[in-house]
Amino acid sequence: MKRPFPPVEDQLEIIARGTVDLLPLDELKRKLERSYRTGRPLRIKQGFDPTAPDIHLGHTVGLRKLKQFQDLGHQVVLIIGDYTGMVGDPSEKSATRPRLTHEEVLENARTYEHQFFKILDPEQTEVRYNGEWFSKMSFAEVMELASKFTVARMLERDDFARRFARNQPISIHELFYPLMQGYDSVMIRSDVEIGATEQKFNLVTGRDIQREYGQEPQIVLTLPVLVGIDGVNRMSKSLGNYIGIDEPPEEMFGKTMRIPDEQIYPYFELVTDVTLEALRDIRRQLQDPRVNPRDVKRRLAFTIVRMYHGEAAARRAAAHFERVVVHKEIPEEIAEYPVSPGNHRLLDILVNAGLVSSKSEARRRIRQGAVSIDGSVVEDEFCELYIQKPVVIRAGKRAFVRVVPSDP
RNA sequence: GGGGAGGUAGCGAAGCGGUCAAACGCACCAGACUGUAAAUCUGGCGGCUGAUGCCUUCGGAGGUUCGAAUCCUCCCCUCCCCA
Repeated sequence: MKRPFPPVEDQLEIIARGTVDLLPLDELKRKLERSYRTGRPLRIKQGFDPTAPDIHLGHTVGLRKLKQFQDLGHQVVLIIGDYTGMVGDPSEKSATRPRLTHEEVLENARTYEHQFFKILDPEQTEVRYNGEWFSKMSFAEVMELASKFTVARMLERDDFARRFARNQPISIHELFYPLMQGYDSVMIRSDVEIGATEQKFNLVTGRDIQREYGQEPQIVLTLPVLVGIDGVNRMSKSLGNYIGIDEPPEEMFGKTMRIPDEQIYPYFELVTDVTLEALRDIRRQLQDPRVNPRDVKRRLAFTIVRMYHGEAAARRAAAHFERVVVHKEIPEEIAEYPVSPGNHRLLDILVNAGLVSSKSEARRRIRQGAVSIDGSVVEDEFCELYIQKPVVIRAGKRAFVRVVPSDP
């Protein structure tokens, strides 16, 4: 943080790239100028609810923006919402979320930190749990915080308004969520808070809360919401349409290849670090009817895997995809499942080796022709296998196991 | 506090004494097709069970009945109107 900041105009250009809202712009300019003059970095905040233990590509949109701030010399403050997580952000939700216990939240939070530092520089990152202040708050202080906002303003928020109009329940504690998030900003003296566009209300509320507590309001920076691999909903763990940054390379590659073609460009733009020229080139290719979008998508998948697992893993993942998905061959590396030599029912092997979730499921797959042994499809759902040498069993697109005889 | 409407599988939503493991849609899984994907088509979608069948599910606990998601009682939860 000793190194000088780049000129304000240059900083602004980088900060503005890919953002949806950046407001108020003139206040940001003033903050940057002051920081430039005094040599004091801005404090850039983003909060995470540890409601699910995996950081996915959707989160990286914000994390990557934070990294850009770090590269400019600013200080990042990550808030782990161990308290707000117990409330559950009502944003974009049509219903009250189930509340997690504090233990569950802390458990999830622990898995976060190493994932953050796959993107961020730990030296310029401060990680804070908001339980640090909320657990000590007295009821009088809670009342004071609550007195600084009105019900009417809270109900302006479109998701609350919608739920209210549809006669769906809204619990009082949910109304506290924006207040708590704003209070976080007060406690860490945030200069800029970043979040997805759906966070805008919360971020703006933070400004008001800060002002109420006598602080200079933070700048609000919003980023586009990344669509999940279903191509429809925002990427989220609970919708199951996510690509986690801790996932194995093959998985990451395969999931990326499953996104709809229309999402190729947004993904390049939001979750990779390709240059602006490269982006332009990608856009051109996607419009060119002679170019197979699959190849562009393959490049995307490769780029993403390389970011989190390195070049070699990306190559392996690409080869694996080519082999297993395109050519429908057996993968090079297959998990082994040892059994005692002799007779075994196929159903038992499928279940015990973890290829399917239940025997009923195993029967279904066999009936539907999804199960094969060494490449030949099984038709008899009750067939028995005499295991004396290794055989490869496949039970659907992505489930393989090599059954090997082994002495007990 | 009073009156009314509701709580059904991951979600939405039918059913209102047997033919209900529960229509239909979405999501999901498998297969076909393909340029990866999407779209489309076919099948599946509680568990156990070698056709048969059995067991656990319709907010919770009891009860009536040969038989209950469907009727009764109490309890929990949500919404609306009135106060």
